[in-house]
Amino acid sequence: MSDDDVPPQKSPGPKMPGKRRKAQILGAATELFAEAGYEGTSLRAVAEKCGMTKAALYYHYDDKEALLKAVVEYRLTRMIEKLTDAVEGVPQDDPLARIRALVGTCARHIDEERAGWVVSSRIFWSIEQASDKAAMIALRDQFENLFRTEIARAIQAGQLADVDAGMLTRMILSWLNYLPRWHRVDGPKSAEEVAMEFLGMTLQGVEAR
Amino acid sequence: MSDDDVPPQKSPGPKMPGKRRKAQILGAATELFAEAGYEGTSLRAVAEKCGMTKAALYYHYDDKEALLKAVVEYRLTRMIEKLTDAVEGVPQDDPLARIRALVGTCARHIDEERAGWVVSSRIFWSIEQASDKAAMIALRDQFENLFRTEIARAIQAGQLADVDAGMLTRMILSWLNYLPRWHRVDGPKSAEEVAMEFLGMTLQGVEAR
DNA sequence: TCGCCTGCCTACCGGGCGGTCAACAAGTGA
DNA sequence: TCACTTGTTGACCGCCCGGTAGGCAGGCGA
Repeated sequence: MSDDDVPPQKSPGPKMPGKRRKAQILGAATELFAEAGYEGTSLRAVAEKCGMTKAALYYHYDDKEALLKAVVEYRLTRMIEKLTDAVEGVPQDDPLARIRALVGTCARHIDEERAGWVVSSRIFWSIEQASDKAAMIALRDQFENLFRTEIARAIQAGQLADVDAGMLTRMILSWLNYLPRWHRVDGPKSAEEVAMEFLGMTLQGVEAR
Repeated sequence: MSDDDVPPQKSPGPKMPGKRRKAQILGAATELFAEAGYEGTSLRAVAEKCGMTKAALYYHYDDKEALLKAVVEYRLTRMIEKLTDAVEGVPQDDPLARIRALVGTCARHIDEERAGWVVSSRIFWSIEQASDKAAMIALRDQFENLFRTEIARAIQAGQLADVDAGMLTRMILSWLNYLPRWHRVDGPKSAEEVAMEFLGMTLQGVEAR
């Protein structure tokens, strides 16, 4: 019999600075949620992807739902930041150019953070009874309003026809949000190129004249 | 809606004709899958909604995945049937009218069988490793091709501008599939009205001229 | 040196999951 | 009457889930 006071672990835990750990967990959860869905992902799988134990997860996040909430809020916040930055560099008196900047930036961001965006955009209608839904809905509305205000401004300035701003916003956001469903990264066109092509068709119309 | 009658029988099962039972299970599963997702729905819940035991489910369907497959295939098949019927009544030399018929019918069907369509359209990218994916993909392609062929024909006939038929198809299907995410049944416009409005904007363009 | 906080581990819990099985009630046909 | 088919039940299985308890290693400040 071997001497054993306690099972002598070698050096199992890398012991990360904490902030990095939290970000690592967030990234792993994002990818797994995007692949298999929220219910289809186990916390054990998240932990394993991070090279740690499930119990350690609970040191950083309260529970599974808090993890989901963190994923969604992080991605939405980053998206809003990027869009705000993109639109700031374009003069206010050219709303059409601002819309182009929004659409292009949004498509690029969706493409770059595909997994995160897939999770975020799926959450709003799949988890109806989320406890802290209000915060997420507020972020989503903020995101949508970035588009809506520019579109409304373009209509008022006479650069767009007199259509329903809400309807046009929803149509544009529809094909933006739907992009990651069918667009392949190794395809002939980048997500941004596709989005700009869609925007061109939407602006000029496809009917022969 | 799905329950026909609850016979006042006591402990033993109602014992339905079989075909009806299968349809009842399909309906219950469709609604639950749409509400909570595939992984988030338990077979016990499906059984309870049908007023039977989980074990009895296995008499009608091999396993949970077979149930999901049945839901998707049933809804997709019905959609294809409806679209085929709708397009048959419109003369071939008016591809624009045929496109209008497709879009309107599709929107109406999505609205009427919202739960089923939500499940179906979510499946293609959430369940990557489905065993019998081929059959479902074939159905989806058949569905998409109904639109693509009419659009291509309209371009060839000179009724639509010389755009990429595949791109335009994807754009139209994007906002059609995205409809149930935000459209509310008690809203001011029906799903079909919204879709026709979107189609109008897409055809004529929204840019001021 | 001592005590404390951070970050992580092992071990465990109750419960719900998908799925199986033997049995049985009721209808049907010979 | 009896055998067979159809649809169903309750009891049960093993697994894995989200979540918890308690302890321990190491860095850090006093």
